[in-house]
Amino acid sequence: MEQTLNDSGWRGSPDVWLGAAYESLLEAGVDAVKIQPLAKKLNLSRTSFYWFFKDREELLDALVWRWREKNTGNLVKQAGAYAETVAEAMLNVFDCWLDSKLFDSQFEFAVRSWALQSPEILKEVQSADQQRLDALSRMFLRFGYDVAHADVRARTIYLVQIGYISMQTREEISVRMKRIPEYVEIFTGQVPEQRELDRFFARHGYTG
Amino acid sequence: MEQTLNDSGWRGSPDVWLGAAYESLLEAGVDAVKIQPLAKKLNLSRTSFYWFFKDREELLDALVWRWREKNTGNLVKQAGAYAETVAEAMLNVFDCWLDSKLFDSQFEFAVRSWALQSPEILKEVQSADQQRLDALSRMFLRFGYDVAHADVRARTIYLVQIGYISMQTREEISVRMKRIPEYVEIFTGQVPEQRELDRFFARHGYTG
DNA sequence: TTGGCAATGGACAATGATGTACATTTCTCT
DNA sequence: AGAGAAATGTACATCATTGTCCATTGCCAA
Repeated sequence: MEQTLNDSGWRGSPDVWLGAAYESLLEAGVDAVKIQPLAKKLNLSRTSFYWFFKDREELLDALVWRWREKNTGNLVKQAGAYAETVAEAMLNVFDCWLDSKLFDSQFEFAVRSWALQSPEILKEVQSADQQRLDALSRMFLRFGYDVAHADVRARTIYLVQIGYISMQTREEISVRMKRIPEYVEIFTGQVPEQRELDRFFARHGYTG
Repeated sequence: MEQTLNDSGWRGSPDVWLGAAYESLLEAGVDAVKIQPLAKKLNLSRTSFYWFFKDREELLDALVWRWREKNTGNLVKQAGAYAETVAEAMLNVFDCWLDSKLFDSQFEFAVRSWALQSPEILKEVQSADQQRLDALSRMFLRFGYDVAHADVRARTIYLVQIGYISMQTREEISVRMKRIPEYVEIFTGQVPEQRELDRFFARHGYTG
């Protein structure tokens, strides 16, 4: 059987195992991240795993680390990006929901589901929520909303996305794009300029 | 050890096992719904289980049945309830989010997480989403919104709640109540009357 | 009070997962 | 080429879970 080798000429590596773990987590949840099945998937002996990780715990820790680094960072960054109007700022945030390089929705859902059976993960998720909500709230404050309104609007925009993720919908990009102007209106209370929308559509390769 | 007996004088029954399964599902997800642990929890022999259910599958089916019956029905009903204004209609829907007799949020989250590892459950969840979104959309149509606006607003209100559920937040009721007027404004685009809010607060035993 | 059904639980076999010990292979560097 | 480190694999002991078989217990009604 053909084997994919990594840089060092060996078949296994921490990354290979972590990659397989990531895939299993997304496909079937944390309870599917088991060493025996992963070994089968990788065509490796089950026990080779222990060369790279102390035990299953350590693998799961690495998984959380990967999630923490990716999703929260980019969202906070997009919320803080330069914008002339609040509508434009909103669209910067929407970039995350439409670009899997910025935010991995399936990963997000898998981790949130994992939180159901692990108090440690629940803490991680709640800390992430707080950081993200704070970043969004600051965004509205920058555009002159008062604290109470900024808080609720930040919450609304964030909750909608978390809700969307939890629905696990796979929609055509065009279907989602059609709703974008409406969402901007609901979230900011004002209609976005056409040129703002055009710029947004353009950077996502969508020709409305 | 003290044993709780049911009507027929026996300790076990389908309902006793289903109840234990429900609790485990909410606390730790579907992978925690295992016969051996449930037996331990109930102080019953593991094998007694097979008197009431063919196998684990049948128990899980019963769990889904319970969820399907409860959550979707009440939400559809509340969305269709009589209201003079759109703000009042919205508050009728909010009843679900604040009254666990109408909508079981923890149950909802557990089932959605379960969908990650089971295509059958995913289908169930997506069918429920569709029914609920349709009901909410009809609500906005009743108050004169056009189809496109009704659709996005229905989606927004539903997504916010699903997102809220996914955040697994346990907040003081007063904290949530403070945000209610803002939400109504965001979702309907108009400020709710004070008397509408008062009626809502009153029926949830909240004295603002 | 006794016969029969409902319910319980012990024993068993099978499976799949975990982690350790140790021997073996494969790559790298000198 | 050979030494040594890196990685792999076999064998083993253990544990949790599943479902079946069967003996036993408790309840009710004739």
